Amino acid sequence: MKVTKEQSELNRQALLDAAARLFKQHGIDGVGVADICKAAGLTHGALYKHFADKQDLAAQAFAHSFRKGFDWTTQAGSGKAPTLSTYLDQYLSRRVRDDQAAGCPVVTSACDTGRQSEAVSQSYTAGFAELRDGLQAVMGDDPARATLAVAALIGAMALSRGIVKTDPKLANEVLKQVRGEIERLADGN
Amino acid sequence: MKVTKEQSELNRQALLDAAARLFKQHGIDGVGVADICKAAGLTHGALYKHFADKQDLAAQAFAHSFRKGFDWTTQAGSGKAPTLSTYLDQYLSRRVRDDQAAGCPVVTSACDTGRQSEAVSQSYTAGFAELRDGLQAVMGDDPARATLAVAALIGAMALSRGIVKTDPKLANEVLKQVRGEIERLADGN
DNA sequence: TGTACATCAGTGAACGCGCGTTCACTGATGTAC
DNA sequence: TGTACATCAGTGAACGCGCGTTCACTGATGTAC
Repeated sequence: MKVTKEQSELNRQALLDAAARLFKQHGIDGVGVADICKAAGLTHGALYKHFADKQDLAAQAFAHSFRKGFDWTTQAGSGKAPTLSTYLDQYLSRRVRDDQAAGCPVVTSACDTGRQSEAVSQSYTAGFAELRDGLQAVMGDDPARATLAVAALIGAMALSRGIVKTDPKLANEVLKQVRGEIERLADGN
Repeated sequence: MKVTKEQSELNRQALLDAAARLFKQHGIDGVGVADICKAAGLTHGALYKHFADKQDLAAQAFAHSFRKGFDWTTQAGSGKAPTLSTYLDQYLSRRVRDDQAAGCPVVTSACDTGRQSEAVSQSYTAGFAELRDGLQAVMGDDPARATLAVAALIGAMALSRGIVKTDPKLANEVLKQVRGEIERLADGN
């Protein structure tokens, strides 16, 4: 049956949210369109009224995700201007490590992006620039240092996730060590 | 037809090599068993004489890959003791960025590992420790700094790969900036 | 405002395709005598 | 060393399953009069 324009738009957003979350968690090839539609409270056929195909959904979901990435960053600071600690608390937390769906897409989907289309790459590039600028503002206005920090956040999270099943202590240690080193870098200025 | 034990073992190694390469390039879900067997010069049925199933192949291919990871690192130094430059030349090169199959698995498969089995995680953890120890030896014997360096290498490569389709200049800049920062860190000691 | 009708978001059965996996078979290898 | 036979790595047709996608249909919505 037909639904109102408003409801249709809500459904579209629900599809994007569900897709973004599930793609972050399992990768694009790791999740089926039926799962995404189910998570959005629809049946699989409905997807094709909003998106051309799965690849189109993926591109738009990533864009949607990256667009909200920076919001995600600052929202924990609850309105106040973020500090370096705001970032580190979020980006190097065990909670985010243990729940991939919760993380910032610039970090969680970093590795997946290289295998995706140019549309995804464009959204990712914008997301990266925003995160780097945010970090640059709270750690001494040095572009190269901010880039290093973003890279370290991405790498630390990937490392910790890869290690945690085998050696949870070492996985926590990695997060702590990288946090300490980034703080030292920012202070050193 | 039956083949000699030696040939059978060569075929097994060929399967592991092909799987490691293709999994790094496209992810586990992104490549079929038929492709892997074809790349190894066999038909798909042969795979099941060596491995229980695709998951088993993946676990052993990752282990195989990580085991060879450190060799890969030092081999460019052609026998000599590696320096920091040896590492940076390899790990932050455009060549490796543009050919995922060429890279060190500790970097290239960092993000994939979190989604894999415990067996894969174990191999990965060993690979990480080896790389971290290698870097620690050439940058002032500071464990936390070496961990930061590994994280930065992983993140820089993921970033650069994600960005390169959209903004090749920025992608190169990321590699250069991270290289510069790691060198500054090592000198600063 | 009320009525008649076109629209179209959503449904769910159905389709085809490619995947991982199985299995009867092959024939060279390796072994027992 | 020669012979007869069991072994088993590799082949390739076949299978079933799940996936992405299509499509005839539904019925509430939105619109024209």
